[in-house]
Formats: sequence, structure tokens, C-alpha cells
Amino acid sequence: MNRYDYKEIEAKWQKTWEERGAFHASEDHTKEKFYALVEFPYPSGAGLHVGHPRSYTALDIVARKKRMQGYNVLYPMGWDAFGLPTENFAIKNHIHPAVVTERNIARFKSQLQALGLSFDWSREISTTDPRYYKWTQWIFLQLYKKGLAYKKEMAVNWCTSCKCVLANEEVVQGVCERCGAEVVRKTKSQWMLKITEYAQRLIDDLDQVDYIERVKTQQKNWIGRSTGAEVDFTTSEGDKLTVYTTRPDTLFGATYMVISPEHPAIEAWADKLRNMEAVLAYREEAARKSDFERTELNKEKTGVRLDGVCAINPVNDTEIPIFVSDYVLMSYGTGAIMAVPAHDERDWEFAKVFDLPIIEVVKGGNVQEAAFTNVETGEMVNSGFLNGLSVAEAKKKIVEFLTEKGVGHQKVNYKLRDWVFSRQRYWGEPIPLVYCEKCGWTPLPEDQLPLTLPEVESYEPTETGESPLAKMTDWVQTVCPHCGAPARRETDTMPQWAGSSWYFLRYMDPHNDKELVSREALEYWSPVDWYNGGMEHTTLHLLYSRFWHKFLYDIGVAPTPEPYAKRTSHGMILGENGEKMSKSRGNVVNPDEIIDTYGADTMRLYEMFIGDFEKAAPWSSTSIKGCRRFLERVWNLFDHVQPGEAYTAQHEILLHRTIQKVGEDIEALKHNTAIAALMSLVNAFYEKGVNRAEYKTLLLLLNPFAPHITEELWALLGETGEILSLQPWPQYEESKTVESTVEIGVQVNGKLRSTIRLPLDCEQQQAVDTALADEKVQNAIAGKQVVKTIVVRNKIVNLVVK
RNA sequence: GCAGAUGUGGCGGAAUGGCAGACGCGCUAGCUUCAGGUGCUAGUGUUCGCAAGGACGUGGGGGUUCAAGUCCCCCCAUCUGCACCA
Repeated sequence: MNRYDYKEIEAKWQKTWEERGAFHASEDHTKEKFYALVEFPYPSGAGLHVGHPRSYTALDIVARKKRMQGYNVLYPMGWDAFGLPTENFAIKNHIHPAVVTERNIARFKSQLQALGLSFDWSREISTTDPRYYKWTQWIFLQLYKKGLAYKKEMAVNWCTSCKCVLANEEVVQGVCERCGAEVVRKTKSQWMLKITEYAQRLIDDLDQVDYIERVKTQQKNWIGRSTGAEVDFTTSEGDKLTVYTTRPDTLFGATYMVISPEHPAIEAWADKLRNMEAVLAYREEAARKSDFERTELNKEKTGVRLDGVCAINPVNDTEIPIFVSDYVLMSYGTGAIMAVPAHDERDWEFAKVFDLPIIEVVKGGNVQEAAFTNVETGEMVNSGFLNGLSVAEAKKKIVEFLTEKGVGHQKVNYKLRDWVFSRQRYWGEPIPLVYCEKCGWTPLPEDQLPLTLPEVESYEPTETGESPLAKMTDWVQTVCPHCGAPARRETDTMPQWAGSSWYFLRYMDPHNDKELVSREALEYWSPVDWYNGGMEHTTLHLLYSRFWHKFLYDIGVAPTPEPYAKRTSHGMILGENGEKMSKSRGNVVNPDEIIDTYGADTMRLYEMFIGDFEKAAPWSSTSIKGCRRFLERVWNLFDHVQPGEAYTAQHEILLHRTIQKVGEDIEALKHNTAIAALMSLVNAFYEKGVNRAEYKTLLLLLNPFAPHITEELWALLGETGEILSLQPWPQYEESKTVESTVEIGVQVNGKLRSTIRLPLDCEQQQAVDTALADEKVQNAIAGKQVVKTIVVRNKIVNLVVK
């Protein structure tokens, strides 16, 4: 037997698989399908990170096993290639982003291929390919036509360095998620997508899918549904000021009101406000603050009382003052609140600063000391007809009262906001709309798609924050598709999330130039059976793509309401020091070097063996050697293989058990324990010998984890015909996974004292008798009386003595 | 502050309420070797003991149970989201 030459072996089999198209999803739609999906990467200039293969290998193992089990498996890969880093690199180095992208993709692809991942490369896609983004633009047009895309002047997050609008999700701790520069508020006209219209369905339909629980929880929290009431307060001006509250039960305790600095009522009352100057000054100050400052400076409440206008509490006709304060956000609810300092911490703080009355309406705390917010135990007081009720009862009754009087009603609110869809950037999908003086915004006819990106001189955004496309007069100036008059194109582009919101559909039929995907392909492959990706995408990509898919379902394109039947999430791979891998920390592990030193099979095996798949795990450059050693042992075992086409009695049970365990563990994404079981099997083979049938089973079970070495050994065994990766998955028999006798523990008063061997499923009496006959047990119970015996069949005997 | 998760040997980690520490790393001793490495054999939670054997052990404190890493209550620590959302 030669030495284990992993480099030669891995190159050879990767070539063979490619030549044979071994992993191409079959067009045979009579076979049962299995669609496994991993998040396609952003092909960054840094190349592959060791974190990428953790996800890819995990589902590769599932995909390979499913293939061996006879499923028609679709396991595709592509590139989410629009985005800022590429554009920034292009600006700096004066290279076209498309050239940079192409280069990065080539590198990523070769790195992925070196790992022996069983992707169907014939279905490779890139979001930057006009043949692809034609359909991204098409979906946008459908959204526009259904009124789900609209333009709005709004305060947006503005990155001072990227000179670009960011979605709320891209702002982290007040700085830009990508570049780390400060983010300020700026008013701009933006394209928006009405994801809020789908808020309830995005919550409800989580019941239909098999996502890990924390993903569901995080999505629900992000959407942030709350049930409360809208209440109209009449003002001294005779108009209405409407508030949203989740605590209508505390209405009798409302001692003042607060409106957000941006609230339009300020303009409406301009004539009446005796301190308009102070109010406007406050508003301006609030506008200047970035979101970060506004939340960071939340220790001390600030505000200005409106002098000249007040409001009437509808339940007791009391006059109460109105304040303007930046602790009330225009973007949530109605931008105005009723303040109940006794039962809301923020209102309490504000009331303390401005010395406002605090009226207790729910008994149970000391409201002069702190706001009492417990809704479980309280009883209503000082609340007229609500007195004596519980909080829950009071809520119901007050809403009935308000509804009857016509001054309020129940209302559901969501924290989720509409999706800011414009970017003032070059490297994104152009938005296929034209502005005509006469007709307004007009969609491009579908037969003019794709609207491709023009060549530009420079990719830098303009100083005013417009996209570099704005400088391309020839491109911008066009005619109105509707009336033929001169018109100009939208120069903003789409955010990176656009292309990734539907890419999983395109894989089903990636070369179709007539439709997004053929109906036949959609019906056969939908939905994605198993989608694995990072937790960081839970509230962004995962929510956005569910939204788009629901929309596509509504317009009759997608056949299912939900895109992904199952979602799992992997933990990060950390540096050796337990910190996140990063260049600045100097703890980055380069996958190329690992593959060069140990081989792809070792790399795959190690990343799967590293620990609980869902948890973060630190890289260990010594532990990986154990995985390499294991593969060497499998390799060297070849020389010990004895003839024999059936399992020997000494290994039969172990083999059946291992087949069961490995199969079940793969389905549960517990690859670490599956590998441990295979290691135990190899240890047993070294100890007691192995025959050809047994060795073949080992190779089959190990193949999804370490495909190259197992293919080679399979070939060396002289197996002819199909390659190992297309062999049927081994079967086990339940009856052969159990031995005829079992070793069970004997406890005395719950403490283990001995072990005994008993026939499988033996009678209780026999178990007790055997236990009592045991010498160690006798010593332990000497001089005492057995008062109770507990026998759990095949597990344990516990003797309670006194 | 809110939400979620986590806490087990020197390390990564295993354990449907039923023999804690599988599997691997590391370490120790021995064999192989000119030597380094590889490979092989044995050992390896702590502690008392020459040994047989015993005691103690899953962040801390209570509880339920014949039996708790696992279930319940309280506390501590760490991580990850979100953060004035009325």
C-alpha cells in the first residue's frame, strides 16, 4: 500500500466528478427531490474564510447522503456579487467593479472546488449577471405595479464615508456596518418597499415552517407586534391628537402628552404657540443629532412644553399639557403619546425632570419612587368605572368604552418599518423606472429589461450624494415609455439584499431567458427543503426573502407561501485565541494553507468534528491533526482487510448500530458525533480485524464526510462500475442493533455500587436477584434492609435500603 | 434595560431523568527509531490509600425524585441580538 497522497487523490477525484457530472441535479422529475441550500457568498477580495466551509460542508454531507439514498438532489452555488467593498476597491484602484468581481469569483470558485463540495456547478449564478438581474428588476416592477414600491421623502441613515443611504439594519451602534464611519440623519427621496404590509403574515406563517426556535423568536421580536389602542385627545384648538398606547387601561393616569419633534401638529398650531421659537430650536437640535446620539443621550430626558395649546383627556375631561420631546419617535405609532408617569419608566423620568403629577391607577407599587409596570398583579384605582378591575379586564373595558364613544379603538402596531430600497451607488441593479414631467414615475416596459449598467468614468458617488450614474447624461436622458416626451432615468440602484431575495428560485431553472423560472421547475423543486446560514441574516436576508417570496406567491409565480421548509444556523469559527477571526487581530486561518498541509478531507472532517454545529468554536491547529490521523488509520486499515462478503459476528451489531447512528446524526446535523462513531468503528476494526464487507460499509458511511479518500480506497478495493459517491447508502436492521445481553448499573440509595450483565429484556425479579447476589452490592447493603427496589428494564437497578 | 443562548476534565466537546466525561486533542510511561518525527501499547476528573476500596465532582444556592448535567425556583458570570417601539 502506498502512502496517503492526499493531493494527488483529491485532484483526481475532483476531476472525475466534474467529468462525469456526478452531482448535476437530474432533470428526471419522477424521482423524489431534495433541495439543499446554503447562503451564497459575497466574493470578497480576501478570499474564502474558514467559516464558509462549515456551513457548506455540513449541507454537503446531507446532500451526499441524500443522493446515496436515491433522492434527486439539488445543491447549488452562486455569487451575491453586488456590493460596496467591490465598489470601494474599484474606486481606489480604478478598475471596473465587474473586473474585480470576476476575479474574486474565480478565486472563490477554485477554493470551493478544492474542498470537494458536491455543488451542481452547471447551475452557477451571479447576481451581477444581466441575465440574472433582469429578473431582479422584473420583480421590482411587479412590486411597483402592485403599489408595494413607493417613493418617499424621509429621514434616512446617511453614512458619511460611503456617502450612501443605509437601511436601519445596516446601522450598528450608530456607525456604518460596513465601513465603521459615523451615520447621521439626512432627508432624501427614497424608494421604499412595503414589507410592513406583510408583517402579520411573516409572523403567522412561521407556524408552517421548521426553523430552529431562536430564528423564529428573533424574527418575531424584530417584527415586534403589539396590541394596544389608538386614542383621540381633543385639543384646545378643537382638533384631534391621536396617540397609540399598549396601556389604554392607564388612561386615567395620563397627566400630560408628548409629541415627537417632527410631529406635523407643530406646524398646525404655529399661530397659537407662544414659544414657537423654543419649540423650533428644540426640533432643529433633535434633527442634528444622529440616531446614535439620540439614543446614546438617553440618560436625561429633555423637551419643551407647548405654550398655548393643551389637550383634554377623553375619560375625565381633565386638561393636560403637551410637550415635545425626542424620546418619542415619529416613526412608530402616531408620533404622539399619552404619558402615564406612574406606570411607564420613560414617562416617570420625564415627569421627574419637569415636575409633573404622577397619579397611581394600578395598585401594587410606590409610584413616587419608581414606575410600577407589572401588569400581572395590579388592581385598578383612581380610574372611575375601571376601579377594582385587573389590568387585563380594564384594557378590554376601556377599549369598549372608547369605541362606543367614537374616540378610540383597538390597534395593532409593528416595530418593523418599510424597507429603504435605494442606494446612491454604482455597483447595484439599476432601478428600471423613468421620471417624466407629465406622467410621473413610469416603469420601463418588461421587454426592455434588463436595464444594464452603463460604463462610467468614475465610480465615486457625487458630493451631493447622488449615484455616479447621475453623471451619465446620455444614459440618464431618455424618453417616457408612456408618452414619448423627454424623461430621465432613476439613477439610484438597488441594495445588495435585492439579488439575494430570490436567488434560490433561479437555481431551479438558471438559464431560462423567457421567465424567472419555469412553472414546471418551480412546482417540482419548491420549496427549499433545507436552508442553512448564519444567524446574522435572520432579520435581514431571511425576512426580506420571505417577503419577496410571499409577494411572488400572491401574484401566482411561486407555488408555495413560504420559500424554505427548514432553516438551521451554524456557529462561527473563532481564532485560536477564542476571539472572532480578523486581520487586525492577526488570528486568521487561511483555508488554502490548511488544504495544502492536511488535505480537503481532513479540513472537512475537522470542521465538522470541531464541536456543536450551532455554537461558536475556536480553531485548534493541534486538534486538526487528530482528524488527519484518523484518515491515515482508515487508509492503513486497507492492508488489513480480510476476504469476506458478509459481516462477521464480532462486528455485526456494531456495524448496524453505526449505520443507524451516522444516518440519524447527519439528519440532525450532529456531524461531530457521527464522526466519533466512525472513529470508534475504526478502533474496533484495528482491535479485532476487518473484512471486505465491513470495510466497504465504513467507506460508504465515511464518504459524505471525506469523499476523496473513500473514493480512492473504493477503487483500490477493485470495485468496478459506479463511483462510490453514487452507491446506495448502507441499510441497518433494527433487530441487529441490540445485543442479547446488556450491562446495567446497580445503585444502592441512588449511588452506583456495581454493574451486572443481564439478558436483554429480562424479568424484574431476575434483575433484582442478580443484583442482590453481586458481591459489591452485598457489601453495600450489609446490615441494612432493602425497603424498595426500582428496576428500569435494560437500564438500572436501584435498591433503597435503610 | 429587554429578548435569546451558554456555563461539564488541562483543551474541543459527549450524555431519550437511569453507570458523567463517548470521540478527539494534549500530557505521562513504555516499545519501535542512530536521532527527530511517525507508528504502536498502557495510563490520564479531583482527592485519600501501597492496594483493595472510599469520598467528592457538570457556575453558586435551594427544591422535586428511588435516581438530576438534564426538571422547577432564586442568584452569579459570559456571549449574541435589539435598544426611548409608548
